[in-house]
Amino acid sequence: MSKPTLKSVAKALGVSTATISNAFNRPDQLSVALREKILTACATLGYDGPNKAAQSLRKGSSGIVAVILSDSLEYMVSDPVASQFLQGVARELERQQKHLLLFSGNSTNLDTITDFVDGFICYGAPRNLALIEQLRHCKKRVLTVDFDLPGRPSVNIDNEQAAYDSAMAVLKPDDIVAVLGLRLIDAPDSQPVGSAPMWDNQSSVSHRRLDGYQRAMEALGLTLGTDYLWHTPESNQEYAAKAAKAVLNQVPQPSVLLCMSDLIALSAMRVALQLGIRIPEQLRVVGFDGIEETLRYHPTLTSVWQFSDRKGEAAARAFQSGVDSCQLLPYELRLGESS
Amino acid sequence: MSKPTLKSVAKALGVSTATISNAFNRPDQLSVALREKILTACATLGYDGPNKAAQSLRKGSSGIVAVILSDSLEYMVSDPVASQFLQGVARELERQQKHLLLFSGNSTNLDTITDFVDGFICYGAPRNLALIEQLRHCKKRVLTVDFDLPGRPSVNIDNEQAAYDSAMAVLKPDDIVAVLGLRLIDAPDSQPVGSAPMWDNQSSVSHRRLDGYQRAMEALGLTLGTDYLWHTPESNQEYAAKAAKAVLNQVPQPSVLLCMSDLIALSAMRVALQLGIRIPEQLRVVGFDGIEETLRYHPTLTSVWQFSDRKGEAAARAFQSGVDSCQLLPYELRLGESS
DNA sequence: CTGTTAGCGCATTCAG
DNA sequence: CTGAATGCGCTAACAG
Repeated sequence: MSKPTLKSVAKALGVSTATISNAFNRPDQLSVALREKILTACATLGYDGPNKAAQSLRKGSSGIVAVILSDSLEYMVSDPVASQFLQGVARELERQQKHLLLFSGNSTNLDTITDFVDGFICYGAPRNLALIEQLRHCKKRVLTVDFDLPGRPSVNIDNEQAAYDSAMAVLKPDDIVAVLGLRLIDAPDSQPVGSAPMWDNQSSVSHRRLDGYQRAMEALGLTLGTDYLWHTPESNQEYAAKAAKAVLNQVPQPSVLLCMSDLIALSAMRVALQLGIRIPEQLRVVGFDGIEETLRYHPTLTSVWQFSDRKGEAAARAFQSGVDSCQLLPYELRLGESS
Repeated sequence: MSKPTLKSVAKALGVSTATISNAFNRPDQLSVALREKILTACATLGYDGPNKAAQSLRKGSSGIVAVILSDSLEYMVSDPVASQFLQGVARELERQQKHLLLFSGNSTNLDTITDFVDGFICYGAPRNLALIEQLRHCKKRVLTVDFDLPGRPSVNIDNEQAAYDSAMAVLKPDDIVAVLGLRLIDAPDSQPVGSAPMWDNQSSVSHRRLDGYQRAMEALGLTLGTDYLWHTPESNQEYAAKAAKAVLNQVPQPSVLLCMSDLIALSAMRVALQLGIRIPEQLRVVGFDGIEETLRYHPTLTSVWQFSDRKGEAAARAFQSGVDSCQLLPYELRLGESS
């Protein structure tokens, strides 16, 4: 026998299809006794409720929320900040009894899934720019995180202000400052930004952070020398180490490293210590993000904590709420031994 | 205007709905010229193909594959082995143009999504046992990884043999052996297994590994003392360190540590070095899994490499292929400085 | 409280 | 190559 359908059980029980439907979806539409009878009968028949696919076609909503990652799943899953975000989203979605569909940011076609999902939570601007265009015109609900799309709700922190705060907390009047940036230009390896054209200046959190660093430096009369601003294509150990090595071997040697992620900062500290540079005496280091690992490492890192798990929860909640506002989440500057 | 449907564009173009459908799904059913004309017309109309939800209802398949994680998403994304597996699955699914729905292993109801997906790839026995029961009777395709379900295809490595091999590679006749196990009993903290009842003896990879260790020890005439077999609830630093500390402070002190994951082994090595125990002179350590981090750490770890990313790819391929066999993937014993 | 009806958007016959 | 018809499984009106 094949799987029972609403119609087949209705016939088997001698009632109308609407009654079965109501038994599952609108308990107030029939007597408790009848409902009870129907439900137990369904259980023995092996019918466990209306077909969700048909339900979705009919109602126009499925209870599935797609999370679009900026990069490949590959990268995202290995990045502690993204993982934390995903955890938050998953936790809140579970609370809402919704499901999570992971969608890679370098996919090409949104419409392979739009019809299945209730909407999109978009974590960081997708690497594939065509996706952004599609998200713009998408009929479904779209919420962005860590970037903005005109007319769409979003969840962010104030990256510029946070970066400014963190820089102000460590900078001194005579500092030689270097910045280890993340995805500032379109280059596949670590390298000084130099005069390369900046990348999607508008939406990137990195550029907002750079703005903040620079505002702080201006406030103190400091300038960022050419070759003291480095680009890193990804937030990982290798790229960061390469950039850190280069920057720390320059003359004059930097006295402060402003890093656009904690992973970069940790890697830079390792390099510095290997080079015999003492932290914080000879070099102060600041990170960004706030990840657990910095608490286990010594010296502990001064950093902006942005609580990505809560950001994930907030995003999922805002998505669900239907509110169309752009909210700014709080962050926290935490001073560590590195400054 | 609302979103165009197959019917509405058919009317607009003055052809039948079947023709539009064929233009998208069965190119051989109409002339190239007409198809071309229809496709471009659709593009300008803003119709980007048949509604996937309706298509799924009609055809009974959606192109979405659910991956059921054994634990919460929370735990899974932070575990390098699980992450690697997920990466492999994602990579292969992307190749197949399929989508990935993440499903937590402690959810209760499979049927909230069965109707949406083409089936399930189940990574490790779900923590919630009710899910297993549902998977058993599920009409859709189910493929298990790292455990088996009667009548279902699976992807595994030979854990028993791999554990045996790794133990044989390091054990010497007069060794004092300790085992740092993973999820051997149902306890929320690290503790000696003692006489606690073993947990789901059948399906767990941990028990297969323990079997392998024990076979190797028997072969060498060694026995595993009470209190030298420890349970860890999760593969993480804290639980592992606690177990390692306890075990290494016992008298006589173990000369070999057989660890059921690389994360546990790394943590144990850190503890040992802190205690002033030299590796491998005073203590040899063996891990299991094969993760990148062990290559950066010194001493490098002797371990069984099981290439979880390839396992993920293999799982996704086997799922797609429709073959119902249970395949055993190769593993590789790699000797490091820890033995 | 219950049954009837009309779609949700589509794919597949089948006759032309 | 085309068009009409049927139903995938369900829900929301509406009438009783």
